[in-house]
Amino acid sequence: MDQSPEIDELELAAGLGRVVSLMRSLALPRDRSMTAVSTLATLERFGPRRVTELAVFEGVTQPAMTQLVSRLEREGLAERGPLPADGRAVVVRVTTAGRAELAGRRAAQARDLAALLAGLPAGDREAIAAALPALNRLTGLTHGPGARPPADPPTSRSDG
Amino acid sequence: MDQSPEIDELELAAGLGRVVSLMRSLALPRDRSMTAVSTLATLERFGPRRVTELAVFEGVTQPAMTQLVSRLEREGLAERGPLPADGRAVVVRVTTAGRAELAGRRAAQARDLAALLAGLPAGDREAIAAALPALNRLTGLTHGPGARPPADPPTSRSDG
DNA sequence: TTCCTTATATCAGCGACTTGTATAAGTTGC
DNA sequence: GCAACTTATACAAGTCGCTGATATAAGGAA
Repeated sequence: MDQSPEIDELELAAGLGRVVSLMRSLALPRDRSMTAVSTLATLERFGPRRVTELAVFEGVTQPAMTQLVSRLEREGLAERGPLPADGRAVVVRVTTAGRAELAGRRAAQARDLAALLAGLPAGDREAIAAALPALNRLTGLTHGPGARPPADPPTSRSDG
Repeated sequence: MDQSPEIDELELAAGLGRVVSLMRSLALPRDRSMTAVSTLATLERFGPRRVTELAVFEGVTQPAMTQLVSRLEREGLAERGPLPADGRAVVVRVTTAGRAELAGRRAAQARDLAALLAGLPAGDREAIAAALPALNRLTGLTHGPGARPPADPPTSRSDG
């Protein structure tokens, strides 16, 4: 059956907006800025990136990202490294501590989410679980056509 | 009874975290604070609320919410009104202009989302569409057990 | 080298949040 | 009906993270 005209983007935008509010209320990143958490997650997911790329992707200015990276570095959550191919640039990487921070944060959110999910009918949980891979692909798309890895320096990826 | 192995909350937390990043990058609310947008959406969805309730729900302090409501009121997006049942309290309502602001913001996000969704396989779009009602119920749960409407003043709800 | 572009860092300023406190209204006890 | 306490919102001072403008350093072209 050809159900709906596929999808109502307006409703999706509203729904995802509420998801944002929900995630904000869980594991409140009041101790750490939203952009900081998001940037760490981006680095974890997509690997080392340059400052400017991070700034564009996170929707902040380059000075803001420089400042943020300095903060993250000071706290040991990320680190700067040189980019052999370009002496002007630096690559930012998430550290082990940074990954641990992300993991801990997600664990806290997961606990709260589990409690909420328990209040949903099984069918809803299944629908959410079924949509998760699709959502991951959706969120991955923003990197696809507009940004490619900056020639990751530590990995021995002999690609050309 | 073992909980449902149905869903991996950790993975869900990570996935929803990426959704947050995505929505942040779309329709960047750089002109208006995240909390402002979220608060307007909350008012639109759940109706008039008191300042303190809004503060708790949005995860900010009460003074911050007072400040925010003043800002919203100054820009005509929300308005304060008295609460007949309690002279100390005020109820905050979203105005027509506030709803328009939300609608416009969602329309912009919807446009971007549509472009992204076009890059997904049809099955992914269907999965997301199918999960949307479940996500809406999930995000609605946070209001359920902890907060009830503060006796909405303008509506003629002959409550019982 | 000289000029231009690119990438990051620094500086000044502002906006949105925090804690602490003040004012006003409701509630209880006598 | 007044005193004391609680509750709800508003105000004040301070901090943090952002923006815009600008400086410094490195790569590329002539």
